[in-house]
Parts: sequence; structure tokens; C-alpha cells
Amino acid sequence: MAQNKKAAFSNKENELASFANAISHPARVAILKAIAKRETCICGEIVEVLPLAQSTVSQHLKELLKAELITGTIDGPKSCYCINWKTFDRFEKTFNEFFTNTNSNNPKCC
Amino acid sequence: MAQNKKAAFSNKENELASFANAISHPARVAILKAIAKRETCICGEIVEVLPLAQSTVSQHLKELLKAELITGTIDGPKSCYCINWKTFDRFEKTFNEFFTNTNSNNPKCC
DNA sequence: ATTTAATATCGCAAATATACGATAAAGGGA
DNA sequence: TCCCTTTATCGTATATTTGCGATATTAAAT
Repeated sequence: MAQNKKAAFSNKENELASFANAISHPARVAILKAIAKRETCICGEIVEVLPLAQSTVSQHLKELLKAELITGTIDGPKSCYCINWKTFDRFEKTFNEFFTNTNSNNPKCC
Repeated sequence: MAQNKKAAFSNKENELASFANAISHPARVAILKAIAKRETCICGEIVEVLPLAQSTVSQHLKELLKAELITGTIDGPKSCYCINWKTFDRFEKTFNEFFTNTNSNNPKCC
């Protein structure tokens, strides 16, 4: 874009948009599901489950890290990714709030 | 991207990602809030509320139309946008399902 | 010490997204 | 009929995203 206008919006709006952005790609949804499903805190088996190259998956993991939706720790030559439940719960709250607020003053105009 | 890999993911994953994508920009969150807040089914007053040019707002409205999160009807020289509650409710369900599924088998590994 | 396996990062190409001004289109009012 | 208002679309510039292969890095294993 010519300029980035995000600063012109409220914190709430930016936070929701930024969370939404983190899961706005099916690969990242799939990664979160894959991690959440495991008993243990696994690493790059994720690559095997996804229809993407290793480097691409790594990039998506980086995005999720940036959004703090997952944590990553180095475990020998491997890496271990886990859901960051603290952020994840806040994420859920932010969404619920959005849905509740939008619905509450719902004029059902059309 | 070189290629679009979305076809390689499940419908569920794509639907969630696509919904998330619709609200992955603060302007679109703000637009949805603005429309939901009104008593009547208003149109381009949205432009006045947003810190963006009219043409840019129009583009964001188009995105929300594409996602079927709003409906648009021509009302004389004006346009009238409303929340598409049918899609919006499905949207909410999709998100809740995602949060529930992810949490249910939550090993809290880290 | 050398090899191997697992990952992250770099460099690149192509596609999308964001933003704006200018212009077009369409209806209402003078 | 001729303007004015409202809104969509076009053209364009720039930024970001997505994807991959190649390469670097790091630690375990031999």
C-alpha cells in the first residue's frame, strides 16, 4: 500500500484484525490444529502433515510466533512448537467480544 | 505467491481462513462495527467515520460483500449496506467450533 | 572429526493487498 | 435539461504475502 493506515484505527480494531490475520491462511489454521491435537509438544512433524515445502511451513510458523499464538523452543537439533494458551485465550475473548458487541445492537435492518 | 495452495487444504480450514481474512484489516472491522451500530440501514456515512478515502472504503466494502458478511442494495443515488446475519452467524459458529476443538484436546504441553 | 538430520534463513519470483486521485455512472432536484 | 451528490470503478504506485529451492546452522550420532 502507499501508506500504512493502521495507526488511524483503535487498539481494539487493530488487535482483532491482527489476530484474524494470523489465521487468515489455511496453512496456519492447519498448523494450529496439528499442534493442538498432539499429546506431546512436537516439532517438524507438522511439515509432513502439510502440503507445503519445509521452508514455507517454517515461514508460517514464524508468523504464528510473531502473533504469539505459539511458542517455539529448541530441543536438540529439533524445534518444539506449542500453543501459547495465554494469547490463545485472549484471542478467543477478543473474538467473543466482537461477536457479542456486534449482535447486541442488532437492528436486523435488512 | 508462485502458486495458490489453498486447494490443498480442507474446506473447514479454508472457510475459517477466509472468514478471518475478511476481518484481517482494521478498516473492515471498523466498517462492520459501524454498520451494526446503526438503527437504520445506512450507506456512505461509513466513509465519514473512517480515516480513509472514499474509494478505499468502497474497496473494503467490496471485500466484505465478497465474503458475504454484508449485503448492499442501491437506494436512489446512495447505497445501503447491512450485516448479512446469516453469514455472520455461521462465521461465529465456525470460530467457536475452532476454539472448542482446539481447546478440547489441549495437552497444555508447554 | 565427519557425517547426518532437522530447521531457519536467504534470495528470488509471482500474486495480492492497500491506498489514493481521477473519472464514470446514475438518480434527484433546481 | 443541467447540475449536484453519491458511489463504484479504473489506473497506478507501493507494500506485503506466499511459495520454493538453495544454503547455512546446529546438535546428535557414528
